[in-house]
Formats: sequence, structure tokens, C-alpha cells
Amino acid sequence: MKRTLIMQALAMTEPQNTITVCGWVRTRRDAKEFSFIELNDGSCLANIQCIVDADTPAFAGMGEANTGAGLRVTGQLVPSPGKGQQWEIRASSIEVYGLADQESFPLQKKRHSDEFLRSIAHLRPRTNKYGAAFRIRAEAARAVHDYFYGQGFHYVHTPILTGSDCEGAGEMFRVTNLPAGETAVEKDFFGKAANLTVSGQLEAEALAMGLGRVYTFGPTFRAENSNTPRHAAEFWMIEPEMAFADLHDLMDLGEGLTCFVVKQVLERCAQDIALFNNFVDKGLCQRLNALLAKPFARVAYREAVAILQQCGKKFEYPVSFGTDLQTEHERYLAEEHFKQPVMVYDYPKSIKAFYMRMNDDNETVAAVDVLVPGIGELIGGSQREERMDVLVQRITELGQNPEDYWWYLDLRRYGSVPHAGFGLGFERLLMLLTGISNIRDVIPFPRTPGNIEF
RNA sequence: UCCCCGAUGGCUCAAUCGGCAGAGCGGGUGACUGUUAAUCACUAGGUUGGCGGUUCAAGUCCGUCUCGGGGAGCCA
Repeated sequence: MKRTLIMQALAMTEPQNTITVCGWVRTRRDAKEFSFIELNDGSCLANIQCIVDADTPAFAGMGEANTGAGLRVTGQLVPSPGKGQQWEIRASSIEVYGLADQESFPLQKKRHSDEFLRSIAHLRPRTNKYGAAFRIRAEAARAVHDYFYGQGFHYVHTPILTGSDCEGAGEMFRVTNLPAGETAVEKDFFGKAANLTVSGQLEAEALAMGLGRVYTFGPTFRAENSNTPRHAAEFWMIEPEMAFADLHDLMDLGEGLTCFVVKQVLERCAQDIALFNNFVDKGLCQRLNALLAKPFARVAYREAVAILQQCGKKFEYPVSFGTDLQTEHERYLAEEHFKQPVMVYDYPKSIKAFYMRMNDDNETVAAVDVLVPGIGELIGGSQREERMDVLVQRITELGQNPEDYWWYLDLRRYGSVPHAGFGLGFERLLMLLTGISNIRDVIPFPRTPGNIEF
């Protein structure tokens, strides 16, 4: 079935005697002697206008097709005499694949609220805004792979089903096929408790210890009862893990990745980005270009605390060394003090995970958070503790059993080397790229507490 | 999970002190037009989120549940 994508048709430099496009009707305007149809096939934001004369087979073929209907249109690509478009198709034949009942089809030509469109998540890809959002999502994913490929990273697949109950990154979803009422874990499929992954980090470290530079990019699950516009129970996380690297290499990587994706999406999704800049977030392009214009700020946690203490601003939560930075503090640093993305590093060991590398001061660990204006924490990462004795001590200090980490400790037992990695929430990156303020609107079918329709 | 605010026609919202449920858009019908979220006329469309309570009377007051929005916590 030969057809031309609307994206390609609109980019033609010469008229075409015969062209076939397929798509869904966005609007139909009827006159007595002819009809206008605007068709969209998802290949790009723009529609193509088709003219259907009343006395043609195309008009008969079109029938009652109206907003939402799926069509195949064949005709001539000609310069449009009307304003607003360069090309249009003078239809010679139309085949209707599927009609859309006008009384029940929920998408109007008018703007809908995001809340309503979320309730018809299966149909919202047919709107300008969500079509654009999901095209940008695809292009951003491609950019992530391009960047890592260019830096010598290997894409690895870490398990989604995990048996470890000691990852500590958050509440986990239990996976079981036991019949209702049966609770004996030994009788369960794996013979022990299984969960959906909350992070591929530990496995990625194992792979990095052989492949050197690796990254995961896949679904991640958190059973936290988080009700915010920035959290979802299922989200996609990018987790690079880099051997022979320290915290500063890691910060370079995080900054490099973020800027590369922003730049590539600006270049390849210009029309879709323009839609968000015009209708969703008037400052979007300016902010994205500002992000590319100069290096991210880098500040040690200790200095960040001093900045917050001396800024004269009243915070709900007081700041002192040893307390975690609250949202209000992160926002102040990124949005008011630095007014750009800022990397805060060397956090007190007391508020960070066991696997983060102890610094020489014996008080802080080599961890870094990347804070972005309007988004909050985009990246969280660390140089990993590669020294066996220190790692065992940290696990013990936190009241856990080193034996549970036997294979993770093996990585230190045999040929341990300095290494570092981070986790980047892909949806948060998309919020940054589009100006969309709710994470539920950058995932096609979002999973949040109490919501698993579709 | 906590605090605050919401839920009225398919959608977006009105409805004053507790007193006859309305509009715009969308839909249908017709007219008109190289139209551009077309335009004009007519028209249909409601168990006011669920359950319970107060009252002569509840969209409106009270309780509770569900969902949504803003903020917080947890984090990516």
C-alpha cells in the first residue's frame, strides 16, 4: 500500500500528478459544490488540506466522513490558492477506513482541558498537543541513544523482575502468581519474593565492570503513594554507569547528556516545540536556549547550605549541614540564586545511600543532584564506593546484612575500579523540553495511585 | 500519606440568602461561502460525581467515599 507521509507531502518542492496520503480528519468544511478536509497522519504537526469537488468519485467515496474518521485520499498535489498553506490535494478518490460517530466522538476542534484528555488517553494522541508531546518523546529517546553511542557507551538491559529486596530506592510492587489466599513465598514462582525493579543500578554496575561504559533506559516502578505532578508509579529512567570515572566525570556526563538532548530536540522537532512555546509555556524556547548558552553551575552542598543561610530569605524548613535540601531550597538555588541548572555535590553521608563513595573528609559522600529551574531534581547520582572495606562498613552501619549483597560485593572483590553513575527521570526531561507541568501528560498512559485505566 | 480547593448537559463554565437548573462551544437539521477553531438560523440534550443525613424545600448546608487541581513529604 503505497502512500506518502503528510510530512513528506508538505515538504514537496514541485506539484505531483498523483499522490496518496492517509490520515484522520481533523476538520471538514462543507460548501455546496465542494468540501475542505484537513487530514493529519501523525507524521508531523501540520495537516494537509484536501479539496473534494461535489461531482467527483472522491466526494461519493468520502460519504459522511467527518472529524475523527480515518481516510485514504488520492489526488493531485497542487499549490493552494488559499492562505495558510502552500500545498493542497485536489482529491480524485477517497476511501473511508473508519467513520467516527459525531454524536459520541469526544474530541472537538476546540481546545480541551488536560484533565479531560487524560480521561480519554487512548484518543489524545490525535490532538495537536499530545501528538507533539509524543513525537518529542520519541525524538528525545533517540537523542539519548545518539549521545551515549557517541560517547562509547553500550546500551544494556537490566531485569525488570528482581529478587533483591535491598535496593532501598523506594517502595516496590510485589510480583506474584500465587493463588488468592496463598502467602508462602517458597511456593511462589521464583521461590522467593519478587518485585518490579526500582532501579537497574546494581546490575548496571556489574555490566560496567566488564563493558566499561553502559547505560540502561527502561521502565522503573515505585509503589510510593506520591500524589504530585512530578511523580508516577511507572516511569522511564536513564541510568548510565561509567568505569574509571569520578564524580566530576559524572557531572560532565549529566550536563553533556542534558544539553545534547535539548539541542537535538530543538533542531529536529522545531514545529512541535513551537507549539509548546506558543500555547503551553511562553518562555520555553528562551529557557531552553539559555540552558545551552552557558555551563551548568556547580556548587558543593556545604556552599549551597551557606548560600541558603545567608540569602536572608525565610524558609519553612531551616537549613544546616546534615539536613536534606527541601523543595523550597532546591527551587531557591536553581530559580533565584543561580537562575540556571545547578549541580549540588558532596552531600553529608547521613542523608545518602550506602553505595555512594566516602570522601576524604569522612563526612560527605561523592553524590550529585542536578536541579533544574521549574523541574526540580532531574538527575541524582554518585561515584560508587569501590573500596571493599569501606563499602562493607557502610552497609553494616545502615543496619543491613552484607551477605545480601554478595554479588555486588564481588565486584569489589575482583578487580574493583573507580566508577560512577546516575539516574535521570526521562519524563522530567520531557517536562523540561515541553513546558508540560504534569508528568501524567508526558507519558502516553500514566500510572499513578488509583489510576491504571488503559 | 498530610494541608487547601474543586466535581452542574459530550466539553468549558454560570446559577446572589437554601426557593422554577442556564450560557458558550460541540452534536443534529437547514442556509451560505476558496474555506482556515468558517459564518448564520433553528433544534435536541440534565438522577447537579457516589452513598447517607438536615430541611416544607438541597446544585447550594453536614458526614463520608471516589476522582481531579495546587502545595508538602518520598524521590527520578
